[in-house]
Amino acid sequence: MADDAQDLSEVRQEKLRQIAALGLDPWGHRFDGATPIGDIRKLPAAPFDDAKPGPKVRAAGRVVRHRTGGKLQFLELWDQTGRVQLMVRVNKVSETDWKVVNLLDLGDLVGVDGEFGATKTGELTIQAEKLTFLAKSLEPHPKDTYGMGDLEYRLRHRYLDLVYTPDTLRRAHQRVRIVRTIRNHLDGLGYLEVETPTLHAIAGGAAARPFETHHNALDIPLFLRIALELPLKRLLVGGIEKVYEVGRVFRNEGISPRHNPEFTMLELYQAYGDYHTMMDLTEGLIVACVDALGGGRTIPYGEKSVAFEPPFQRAKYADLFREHVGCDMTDEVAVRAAARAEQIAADGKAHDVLVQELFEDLVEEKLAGPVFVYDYPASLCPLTKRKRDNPAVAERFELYVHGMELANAYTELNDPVLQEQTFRQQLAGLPADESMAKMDADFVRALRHGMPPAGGLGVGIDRLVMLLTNTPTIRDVILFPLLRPQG
RNA sequence: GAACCGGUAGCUCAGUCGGUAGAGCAGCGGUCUUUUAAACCGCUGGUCGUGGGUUCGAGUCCCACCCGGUUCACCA
Repeated sequence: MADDAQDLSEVRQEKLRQIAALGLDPWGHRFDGATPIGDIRKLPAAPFDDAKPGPKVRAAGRVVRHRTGGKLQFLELWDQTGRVQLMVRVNKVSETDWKVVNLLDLGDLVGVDGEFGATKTGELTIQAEKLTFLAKSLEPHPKDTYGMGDLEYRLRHRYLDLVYTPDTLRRAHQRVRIVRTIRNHLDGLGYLEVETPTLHAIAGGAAARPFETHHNALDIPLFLRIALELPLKRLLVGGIEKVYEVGRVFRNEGISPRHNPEFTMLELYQAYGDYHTMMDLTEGLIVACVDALGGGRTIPYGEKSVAFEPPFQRAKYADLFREHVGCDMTDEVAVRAAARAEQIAADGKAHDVLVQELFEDLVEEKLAGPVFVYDYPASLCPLTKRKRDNPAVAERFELYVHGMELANAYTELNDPVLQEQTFRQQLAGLPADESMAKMDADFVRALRHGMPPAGGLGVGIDRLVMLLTNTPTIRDVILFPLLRPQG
């Protein structure tokens, strides 16, 4: 296997030597003025006719097919905007260029100057007049249209995947379009984009285990952030009334089709708003993203589809619970019985934890959505303001689509005394590094200086992109998902 | 972290009951000036994930480990 790979790359190494022997640089140089292949293909293409030459074009890209043969050869040239056929005829190019054509391997990068037109069969084609060798590929590429079947192979060779799997490049573009739409939308609403630290002394704002590192000069442990929340709320205290960040967060947890250890979150905060403000904003934001992709508001997702047509459905957590679990979420005896029926271990668990587990097991999967689920059990939400008429309920919503949580928002807790208290309560039950509420005295101090009442929103960008681009695994909306390193 | 499924040529894959390791494409050598996954003739290419074990004989059976996938668990 290693021998064979060596054989194939040795053949390429030998061709490299032959290219060099022709006086050409196998690693190429600056090549200006190429037109994207996608643009070339839009030019009028008449059948080749020496009496009426077509437009002269220059293109650059990767050789992805090569139909060899006698004195006429066809190649296909790929760039990120498309593919075009090259036709090379022995009497239309220099002797050197003809030798080069016969040395080309799949994967080599070349520039071409020639005449654009159509062959007898109507295939859009550049008839080469001059070739410029730009770079050698020393490794064999997968045979175009065959290769790239194996997910691990695609992930470990993403640079090939981008070339040979059109969806991979398409999704990369769609992801950028979504993120750009989010920024434009929020900028248009007067939000200020900021960048806050990735290295935290206390990894707060979410329930997750952090990655740990160490700062040498200060000789202190530091954690990669697991959320953007706490620094952004400090900015609310500082008078930045509308603020957002799109940033990478890191959670030292398992990997799955929906989880990568580093992923991208949008968090935003708006002073003097609340969770209803956030609901309206979320709806507008997501519809803007859907519209930006230009595929209509009903989007396929696997076998299903989702209609992102506002207004989205809104449903109370307690009502959904009653509907799907069959009892009142405040009825401790009934909840315990329901948990037992679902084979959820109830021992030692707080009532609200059982409620949430039942909700996850029995309700979430039924939420085709998009649906805003609102008013959560308060003890699950240590950073959220309670309802003014019912302290057992927190002003929080999550947006669900096909059982997936797309967004999470709440009316921010700005009472420093209550905040300190909920931090301490959460700490009691869970290991410190897993608690949602790690005691962050500096954050409490910030609140003590007065944070305006506010609404806040978090959106998992990767999952949003998955849903909007019909991608079943997070690995394909992240260009380089984490894999165990391989020699 | 657990269970299950998978790993065979550069790529995609077959390999029956344990009996000489296969195909297509790629590659190499030919023929060919309008091909379209070009075609045709010939050839090369393998530590069957790794290491042990059983056996006269292991890609195939057993054990351990490595890598990936899926489902759990945790979460977004």
